[in-house]
Amino acid sequence: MEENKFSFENPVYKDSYRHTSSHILAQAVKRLYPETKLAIGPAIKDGFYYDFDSETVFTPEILEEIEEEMRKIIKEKLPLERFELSREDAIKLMEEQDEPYKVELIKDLPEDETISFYKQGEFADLCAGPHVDSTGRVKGNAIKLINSTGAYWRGDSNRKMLQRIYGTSFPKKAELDEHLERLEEAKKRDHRKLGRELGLFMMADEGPGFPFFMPKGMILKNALIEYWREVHKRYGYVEIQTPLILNRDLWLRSGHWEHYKDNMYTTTIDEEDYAIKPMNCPGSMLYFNSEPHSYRELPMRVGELGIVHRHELSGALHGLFRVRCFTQDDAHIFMSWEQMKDEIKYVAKLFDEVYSLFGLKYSIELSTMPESHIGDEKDWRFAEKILEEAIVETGRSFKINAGDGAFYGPKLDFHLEDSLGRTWQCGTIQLDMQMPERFELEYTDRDGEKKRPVMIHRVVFGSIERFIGVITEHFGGAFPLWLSPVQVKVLPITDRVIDYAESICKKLEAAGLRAEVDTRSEKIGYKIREAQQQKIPYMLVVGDKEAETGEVSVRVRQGGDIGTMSIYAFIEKAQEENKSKAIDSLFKN
RNA sequence: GCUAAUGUAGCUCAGUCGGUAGAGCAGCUGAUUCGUAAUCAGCAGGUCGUGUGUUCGAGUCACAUCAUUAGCUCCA
Repeated sequence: MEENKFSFENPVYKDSYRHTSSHILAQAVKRLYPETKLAIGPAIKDGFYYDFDSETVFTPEILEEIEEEMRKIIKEKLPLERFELSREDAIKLMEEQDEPYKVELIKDLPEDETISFYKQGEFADLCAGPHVDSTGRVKGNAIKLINSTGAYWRGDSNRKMLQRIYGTSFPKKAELDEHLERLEEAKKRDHRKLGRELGLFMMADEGPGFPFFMPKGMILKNALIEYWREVHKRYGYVEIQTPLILNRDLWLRSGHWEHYKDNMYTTTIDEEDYAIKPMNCPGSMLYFNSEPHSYRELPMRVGELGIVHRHELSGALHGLFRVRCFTQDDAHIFMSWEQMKDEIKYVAKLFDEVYSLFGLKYSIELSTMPESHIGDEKDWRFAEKILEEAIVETGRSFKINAGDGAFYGPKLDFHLEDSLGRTWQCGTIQLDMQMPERFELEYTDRDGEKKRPVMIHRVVFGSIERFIGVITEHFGGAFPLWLSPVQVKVLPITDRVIDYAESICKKLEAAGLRAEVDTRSEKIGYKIREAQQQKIPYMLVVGDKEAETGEVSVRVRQGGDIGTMSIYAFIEKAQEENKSKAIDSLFKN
């Protein structure tokens, strides 16, 4: 236990260490640029940051200077001393030091809060702590400033934009190096880079935020859709398609016009206002309302791969993760009040099956009523309770994300964790009692009474585009066989065996595998290199020997040459792997 | 949208003090017919994101604009 005290395995120590690092950063900035005003500087997941208000733009060169000054402060081994002040004295001290942001922070603290400061040398900062006992505790060669960016004061886009310096620190240089290597690895897996290299998708200045899917990307997308249809059929869903453009009256009725208009693309046709759909729900409800329904049909699970357009802020766009046009693997479930909880659990079961297939771990957040919402608070709290109970009953844990629900209802958000430990929000289950009211949905119950159903809005992938981005990085572009755009590449060693290679390729295609032949007059090493770079799961090397015996020499992308086998044996194994949708695309014996 | 940075060939990048563009890879052509991650040679490829300005002269300087990147805000 004792030896753990000064280790990052102890979360309190890790936090203190990073927090002290951020104070050292602030002290260094104040020494070099005394006119700088301090905002806040906490420890975060992978390091720390500090927000500053300064006329000087913190360029990479200046960051290096600051880093040098930080090392000096570390060498000075300044002890950190805690002291407490009364509210008045605290405000007075910060006013004397001309720190308006700190004054604001103190004024906003609750009346009875203890106001503490930490002092190291000439530098004192408002801080609840804890900290390590000396600046000398921090390892000088394991601290690094990463970058400097803008950040709003108190996260409020109406307030001043400050400069945020991000940094990280570790107890050992080796750990810092390891961390930086992980960042490099993430860069190599960036889906924007891989998307271009693997020919999956592209972006054009002519349509910022509107992705183009290229032939190989379409194969991947279609494979996902085919799988999606299979799962949803099995879980009792039907599929519909509703129009991309619908008139203003509909969006007024749904509340989108009032709550979501800034994000909507609108147009005028024959002097009538229309909007391109940002969500699929209103269309789905028009379908539900097109005929009377019986309680026997519920829960009615209506899926739609809906293409939606949302005018996201230009600065928010990011590869396939954040786009302005995307395909939601949507579904709306209409059900009775009694069916709610079981249906939520059933949806969660489907989610679990889908995410497990990709080897993606996930965590769940419950997002509750936002400020801008429709409907009674009573209904909201009830819906939140149902979601919570459902998730607890499935034996999963969750976190509350207060005030982050959709404007029409609370939701469970599923955050996927990829192979590098990063998380992405993809799936969501939203419980909605408002839209059925607005659209006057009804069904006839057992007793002959007309009743109002409730609905679930849910997406598993979230957006197929975002999901493709996530799995591209998760797999580093080396997709499992069933998702690989080219599954098998046949590589003839000499031009003499091109005919044989073509015949192999035809057999593969006839067996339902996606195969190509590299017919160029290049050396085998060159062809292999390219197929490897394209992350093609299987390479079949064929030369005079194989042509004679009717075999293929099999190379797998992860493990290299695994020897020769008959083409039929290969096809059988590949088909099996394709069908099982295995993640590990190595032949197992 | 905000703060900062970036934008030169399909990709990755060089281009000094302002004197109208250069490499590697990819592509094409030819030669080579080769056994598990790059064969050799030649050719072709660019209104330097776009516009305006300063200047005898702009890839280089200024302003505007578009896009991208890092983050903030927002979100599937």
